[in-house]
Parts: sequence; structure tokens; C-alpha cells
Amino acid sequence: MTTAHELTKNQALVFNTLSRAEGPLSAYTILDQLRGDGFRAPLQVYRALEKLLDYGMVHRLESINAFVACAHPHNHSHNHGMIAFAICEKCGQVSEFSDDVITQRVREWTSQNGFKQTKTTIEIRGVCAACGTA
Amino acid sequence: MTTAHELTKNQALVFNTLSRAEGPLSAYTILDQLRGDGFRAPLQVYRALEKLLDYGMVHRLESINAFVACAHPHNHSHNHGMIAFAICEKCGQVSEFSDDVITQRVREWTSQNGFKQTKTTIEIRGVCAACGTA
DNA sequence: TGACTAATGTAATAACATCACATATCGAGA
DNA sequence: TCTCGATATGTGATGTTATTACATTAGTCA
Repeated sequence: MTTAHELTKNQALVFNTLSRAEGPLSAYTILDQLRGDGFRAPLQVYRALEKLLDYGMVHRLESINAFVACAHPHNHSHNHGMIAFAICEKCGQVSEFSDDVITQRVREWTSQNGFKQTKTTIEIRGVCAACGTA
Repeated sequence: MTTAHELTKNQALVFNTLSRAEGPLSAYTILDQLRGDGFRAPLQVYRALEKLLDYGMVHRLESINAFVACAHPHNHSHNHGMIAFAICEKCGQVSEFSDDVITQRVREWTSQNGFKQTKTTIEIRGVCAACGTA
């Protein structure tokens, strides 16, 4: 069981900003929201994000160049599967889920092909239930 | 059975560039390779790519902001599953594959959650067999 | 012809990310 | 306590990726 990471000031500011947000935020949006707290340059955000990604507290959504706080307060120990994201293009909401079958299937492909996987991105774009019926 | 798309001059130039390439290329790399053919601005590349993506002749790799010619000369009719990409971070080579189980699993999640999927990205980053043993 | 649509050319700008270098903060030992 | 090393931070400049806005050209078809 991992204990919570000690965050530095900037890391905490960035993480809190993401946690409070409704949906994913771009690095520059985070920067703007933290100008009042003394942030002045993109690198301050990117550096904090880098650590938070390391710690597994934040995810990067590659398909929209944005970041979200991790939805699951899971212990960040080893052995969890790949995470998929469903991103609504109307409202921006992101649902995070993990599927063992998909994880397994990807692992099969990689092992059969001698591919050493380091990171996997699964992002589903579309329209969420709420927006679809609206 | 879809017949080959009639490509415009710019579309053909961009497609040929991607086809000849060993691996994925960024839009700006394509631009540089086409300066001799009269290309002068990024938009010329992006516009051609947009069409080629529509036609299914090219894929975009979201995790590395690059583009590849589609590996399968498959007919681009309906009914094919989601495509996954394994991207080698050493040599840049991309392997493309399609897995029915993964496709099925994603469809199950989306239908259970009322999510209307429009596009799905599956990208595996890592080191390919050739580079791993080298 | 005229009018509509698709494709193109070009410059400017926006959005996203990193490099390079200086400075500060903090803990582990001498 | 002092000093060293590691980590974190501040800041400007730059690099990279993508789009906006507007003008022009080319093809289609009534």
C-alpha cells in the first residue's frame, strides 16, 4: 500500500487545479489558472505534471493534449491493467475504465511479437450518454 | 468494394511521401520533403492529410503527433475493427494490427455506457523485437 | 455564361512543449 | 554548523505542431 506522495508546492497547486476541474485541462489552461499563485511560465506546469504523471496521480490524454486527475484513488502499486478513457467531444467529460480482457489481449500481441511495452494509450472519442440524449 | 480514391496533386504528393517513408512522419517533415514540389506552407500538408485520413489511407498517431500510410491495402469499406499501433521508441517503426476481441470489448463498454463512439485510438509505446535484442 | 463547389496559395497567429541557464531549497554527512 | 549534492524553482528564448483568415484558381454543371 503506497502512502500518499509528498507533493511540492507547485505539484500540489497543479494537482489541486486538475482535481477541482470538471474535465481535462491543457497545460496552458492550468498555467492561466495559477497565475494568481505566482506561476509565470509553461515549464512550471510541465515540470509539475511530469512528476504527477510519474506518481500516477494524473493522466495525459494524448488525443486532446490535455491532462486529468486520476479518477481512481487506487493504490499506485504495480500490477494494474491498462486504462482506457472515453472522452466526450461535446461536454469534455472523461470516463476512465480498466478492462482486463483488453489488457490481456494487448499483452498477448506484444509477447507474441517480442515488443516490450512501456506505455499504452487507449482513448475513445465520441459523445457521452448525457450529451447524446440532450 | 471501394475503388481507389482519385487524389488531387497535393494529396498524391503527401501520400507518396508517407508511403515511401520507413516510419511515421510529422506534418512539418512532410512539408520539408515537398518543398521541391512547390509546397510552402503547413496548411498544404494538413489539408491533404485531412482528406487522406478521411479516405482511411493514412493514420494519425496521436501519441507522437505523426502520420503513417495505412499498412493494409484493405478495402476501406465498413465493418473493420479498431486498429492498434505498436510504436518503437528506438527505431520509430510502427506495427499496425486489428484485434476483434479488443474491438468487441470496447463496443461493450460504450454500449453499456450509452457512449457513441466516433474514433478510437490504441497506441502501444515501447521497444520492438529488433531493437530489444540489438 | 454564370454560379456554385472543391482545391490551392500565403501570411499570420495560436496552441503545445522544451532548452538553457540561473537560483533556491533541503537533507545527509564531515 | 558547514558544505556538498540532489531536487525543485524561476525565467526568457526557442522549437514544434496546428489553425485562422482571406485571396485565388480550377472544375462542374445548369
